[in-house]
Amino acid sequence: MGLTVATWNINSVRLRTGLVQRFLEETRPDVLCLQETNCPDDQFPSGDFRKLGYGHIAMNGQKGYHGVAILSRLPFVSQDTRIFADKNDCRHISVSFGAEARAANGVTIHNFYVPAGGDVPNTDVNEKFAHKLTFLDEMRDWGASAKPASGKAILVGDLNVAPLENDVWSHKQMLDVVSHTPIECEKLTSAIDSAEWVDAIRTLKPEPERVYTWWSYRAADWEASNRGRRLDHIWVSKELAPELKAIDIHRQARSWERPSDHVPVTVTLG
DNA sequence: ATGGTTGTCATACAA
Repeated sequence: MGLTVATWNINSVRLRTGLVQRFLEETRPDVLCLQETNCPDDQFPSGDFRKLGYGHIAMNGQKGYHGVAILSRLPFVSQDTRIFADKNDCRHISVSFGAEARAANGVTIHNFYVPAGGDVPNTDVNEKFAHKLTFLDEMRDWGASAKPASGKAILVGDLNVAPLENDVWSHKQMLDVVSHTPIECEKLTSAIDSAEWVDAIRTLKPEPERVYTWWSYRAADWEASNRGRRLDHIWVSKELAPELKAIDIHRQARSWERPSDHVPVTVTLG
């Protein structure tokens, strides 16, 4: 079938338009899903991506923060956005492909940006953590309806949870840190299981291999300390799981000039 | 135990 889909939290698409262009030119994925575009739709730098062959663009952005977008070389026949946890802060967009998209025919791609959840993992004192947990519960309840008639669905994005022990640099030291608390890990796992998603990254890079997609800006030397987390995910429906061929974590992008704190991840199907 | 960085927007808030 031959389909490549990438996901990348870009942390401002306007500030890092050049980095997105570099990634598109070097990797040429069929589809790139962006999160944290931090950009209203009418200011999205569409032209810079169109001229590289990504002429099909769906976006759901807002002023200042959050926001998601999908850049595609293949035409899609429909697009949609959905509100989770009663807050319309631009955290989801999806596109569906038809016969004209050939390899992607019948595929629906969902692009998510799950709330980070604030600093304190306690719903009594931190409304953002409560919001994150509600968001994850709603993802779980919605998941079964995410697939088109073909059964071919892909869910990607910055899910802001590193659910497995080897998704973080120190499981023990991270148990009380938002993104790796037991309740978040359970809720993410439950969202996977309830809709029978397949965790594509861990299918091809099983534990105990350590896999990270994010490194904090706060480290003096992110590469030397290597205190990363696997916050970005690619899930595929069980109908697509037999097509899984490769996962690429584009770790080198963390060393590019003025980088995002997340790196792109690409899945190859077919 | 603490503070460490970045982006947006306007000097605080989200990550």
